[in-house]
Amino acid sequence: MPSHYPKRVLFLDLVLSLFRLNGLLISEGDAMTEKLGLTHARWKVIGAIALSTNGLTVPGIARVLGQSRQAVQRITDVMVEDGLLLYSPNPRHKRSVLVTLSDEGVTVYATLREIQDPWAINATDDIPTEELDVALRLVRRLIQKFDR
Amino acid sequence: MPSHYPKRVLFLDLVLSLFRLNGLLISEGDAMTEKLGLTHARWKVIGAIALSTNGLTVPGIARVLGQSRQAVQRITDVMVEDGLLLYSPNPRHKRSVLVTLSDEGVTVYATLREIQDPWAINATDDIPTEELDVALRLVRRLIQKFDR
DNA sequence: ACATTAATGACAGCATGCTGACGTAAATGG
DNA sequence: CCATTTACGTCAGCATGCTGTCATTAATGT
Repeated sequence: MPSHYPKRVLFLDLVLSLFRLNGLLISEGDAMTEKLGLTHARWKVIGAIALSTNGLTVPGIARVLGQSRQAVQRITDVMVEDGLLLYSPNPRHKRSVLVTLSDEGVTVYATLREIQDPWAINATDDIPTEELDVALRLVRRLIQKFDR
Repeated sequence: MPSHYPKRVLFLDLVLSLFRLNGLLISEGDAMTEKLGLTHARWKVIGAIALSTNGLTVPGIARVLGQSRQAVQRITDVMVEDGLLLYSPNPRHKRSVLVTLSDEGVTVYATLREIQDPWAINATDDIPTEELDVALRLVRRLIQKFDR
């Protein structure tokens, strides 16, 4: 029946559902990383760094995650204290250091992957690849539209 | 190229994109409601109440929004003080009152709709209804999977 | 090279969210 | 009908996010 609605209503319905799903995904992630002592703020940062190729600065992480650099700075400061991250010199910028995973951070990320991968496989059990593909492309289009 | 990835990677990519989109949608909503003096915590509550048919209690709003009842209680308390909401007796529960829109709340919601509807139409300009439909059904399936 | 603009780090203040705990009212099961 | 369990309001403490501000460094344009 959703397809009988006007597109506008369909979209607003989608937006509300996305809010709900966002919260549930964060809960899922928190549950997965509970034993690792991570919170969603932290595994998002670790994930962003792990996926980067040339290293990331604090403002760089903020841009990837769509958050303020201040919020990220606070998290990374604590994570460095906790031994998950390291600040290392940035050859391309004197003041803005690169944030990298410490040995412990690498270990934690590896453990996270061991939990996350089966979770992802299980979650998409009964969902065709084509649907995921359509959804991802749609989401990316919306991101592009709303990002500045 | 996303379709060449394994489903698992496709899904994780989708999840990360959803986090990003979630933040952007909240920014969009905040920008739309800025003149109305609303924040995302507030327009979510107003939207939930406006969409309900039989009235909602504080824990009821929390369940709809997927948040803790304490967080919702704090917001509704302030919104009642600010004249946006009213607490009215609940015929089905002596202690747990119903949260309703005040006259001002109704006006604010109407104004919000006047801004929101054109926004939704514009946002989906170049997106086929079928894709929205696929995405909505997918999101709902994921919600069902992760909710409890 | 210099002046201007942008980016960054640091700090403050505030809004929102969570969990935990407690007492009380409501719902449930025997 | 009573005992037990669940739901709710409330308060406290804490984590996370935002904006604003300011000084300093980096990047840019002329």
